[in-house]
Amino acid sequence: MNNVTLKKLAEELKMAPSTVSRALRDSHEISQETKDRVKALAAKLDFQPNPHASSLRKNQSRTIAVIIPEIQNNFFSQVMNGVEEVARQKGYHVLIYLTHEDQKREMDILHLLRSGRVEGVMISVSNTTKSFEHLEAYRKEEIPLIFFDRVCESMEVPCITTDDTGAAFKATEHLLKAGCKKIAFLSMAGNLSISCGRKSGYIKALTKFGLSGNELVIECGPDDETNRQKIRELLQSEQRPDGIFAAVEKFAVNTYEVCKELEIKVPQQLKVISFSNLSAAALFNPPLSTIVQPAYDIGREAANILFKIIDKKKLLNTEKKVVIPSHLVIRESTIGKHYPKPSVFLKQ
Amino acid sequence: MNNVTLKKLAEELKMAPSTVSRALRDSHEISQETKDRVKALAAKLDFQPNPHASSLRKNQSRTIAVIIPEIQNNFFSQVMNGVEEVARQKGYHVLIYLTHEDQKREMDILHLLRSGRVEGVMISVSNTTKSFEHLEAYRKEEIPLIFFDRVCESMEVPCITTDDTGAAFKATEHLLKAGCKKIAFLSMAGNLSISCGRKSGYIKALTKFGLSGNELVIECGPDDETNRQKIRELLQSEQRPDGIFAAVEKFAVNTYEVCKELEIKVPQQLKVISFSNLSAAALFNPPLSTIVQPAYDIGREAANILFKIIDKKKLLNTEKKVVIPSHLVIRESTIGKHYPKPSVFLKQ
DNA sequence: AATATTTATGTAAACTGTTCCGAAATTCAT
DNA sequence: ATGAATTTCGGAACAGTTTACATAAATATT
Repeated sequence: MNNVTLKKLAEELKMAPSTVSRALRDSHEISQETKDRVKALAAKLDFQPNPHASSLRKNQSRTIAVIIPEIQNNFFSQVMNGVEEVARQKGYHVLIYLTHEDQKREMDILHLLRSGRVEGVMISVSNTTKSFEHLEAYRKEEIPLIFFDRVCESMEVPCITTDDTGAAFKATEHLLKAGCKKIAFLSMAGNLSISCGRKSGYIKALTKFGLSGNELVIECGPDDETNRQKIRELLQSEQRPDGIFAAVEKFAVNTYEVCKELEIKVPQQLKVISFSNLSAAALFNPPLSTIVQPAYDIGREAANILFKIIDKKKLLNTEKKVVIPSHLVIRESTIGKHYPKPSVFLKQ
Repeated sequence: MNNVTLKKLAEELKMAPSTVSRALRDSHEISQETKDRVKALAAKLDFQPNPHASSLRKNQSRTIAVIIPEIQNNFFSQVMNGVEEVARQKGYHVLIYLTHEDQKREMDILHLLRSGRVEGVMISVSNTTKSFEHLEAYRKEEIPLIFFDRVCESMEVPCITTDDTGAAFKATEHLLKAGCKKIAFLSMAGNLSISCGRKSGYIKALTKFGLSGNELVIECGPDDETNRQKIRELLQSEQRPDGIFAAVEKFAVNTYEVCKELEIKVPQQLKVISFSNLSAAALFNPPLSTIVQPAYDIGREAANILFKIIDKKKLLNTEKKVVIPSHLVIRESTIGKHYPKPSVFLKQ
């Protein structure tokens, strides 16, 4: 630990600590000569102000927290990338916390953060989160809070999301136009807005194509084998679908695994599309059509808005609920009669 | 911000702050009755001790930092997962910093951390890092430091790695046994131990099979298009290889992209193997043979050792240089005459 | 020249929890 | 009962930085 403190600097320079403090921060009320002397010695001794003392005094930690369900997920790691970038430019530090989709952990983490350790929190709530008291309680602490992707709409808190409903609608519509008659939706458990949004986009599209009542929703979860079992049953049942729309990447992977196992041909016998930020989706067999979320931008935008709140700037109305569009990347897994073969090399 | 402080508690209870402090930490020199009264009120008012005051006085922040080149990478995100898990159990917080493979950023970050903000640092050094003065300087601060995966061997610092040389040897040997005569190695730039280790494993295997002098090393980097261009040239050249060994996942993806573009058949015309922690590698076309690194375990182990140092426990000699083996997962991308067809469903 | 203003620096308090030292109060041993 | 030891708690210093206020000197104003 660097143990040269401001006081020692002051002693060495025969000045008051306040003078040193001000000189280092280029206060106008310090003469250039003094500033130069102070800075020279500070540089020489590699003085680093103690962040805890500073945080205590100023009541600001220059730190934010990001709470996400998991990090082994391209979406969330891209978000982290965006957040870190913005925070770094701002001179802020980023604490990372993982809930592993567990409400209890989420509550514990939020509780930990109710003490001035961070100046703001960005959270994508766990899908097992049923009640929002812990979030409400946190908001009452008046520490800036932002939701991204997995939001809690009932709360008066800025949200950065993508257009889940619209994107799901487009994905389903795409499957229908490709010739699917019976589409299963692999849904994420929980009652999050994101789950509901995607499901409702799916249902809307079915309705538009006169297939209302034909919904086929399978709830999948964190365990791969359980998911595979459910998908296996689905694909071996009487009501075997000819299209699958996976709400998250993981379920599409499970679907591919089962298809391989059961030797079901994609897209001939089954078309598959999924929300996914996996860049390698283009290399799958067959290349997987995806709805790509603007994860990096969501991270950046969320961080920018969080810092605006931290800096007590007034938010524009458009910044309270930000929706950044996702886009469809069509690849072979959904190629059908109405679509031509895509060019051989489709980026992303 | 929760503004109930220890002093206010003390005032309310008509006690001295010191008594309250001790009662909350279950000091033996406080009567049970007093402890109960203090804790009851603390719970009622949801008192959270100010972490900065505590850190300042005790000179410990209960925070560690993880510095990695990037987070959009399965290896590093799995490492983070392991680290977070251990830290959480220890009651520590985790700061994350990304260098984006840039030595300057790495230096800046390390400089930031020379001030007691964290109690320890775990780093996987950037591949553009040529000099290690910033790391040496940091070590001199006597803040616990740990290297993982991308280490700097010349320094007297604990390292947690995988057996890069051995794993690369096995991968190359596997290609050779599968019938490859000319194997190209897509190397990561820089002079890191990890690059050298993998390259030397590759060369060792060639030598063992009487192919010394036939090395074909292509340096790849962060830019996809540049990499594809290099691979394209390689695969269209006179000395076109029949096997490619990618030092990192990204380069294997680039290779697949070029193969698709040039309509080169894997594994018939070209066998491909890569270091990779991508679980979806099994779904590639064709399924990609990989060397899977024990990323989660590396993260856990590195964190455990870091905490041992923080707690000033003596390290065993075996804990100073920990090597956790990687394992080969053979899939269709390297199937050749000496290998049978793998079972249809290979996990991972 | 006398007062007002500006400039440059020092003094001391504040931020909040921890801890050293000492003082009652209680218990124990003799 | 007396002294010693133990238990329980308070007082005050302390960690390092920032800042409101004060002070002194220098400059400006009338």
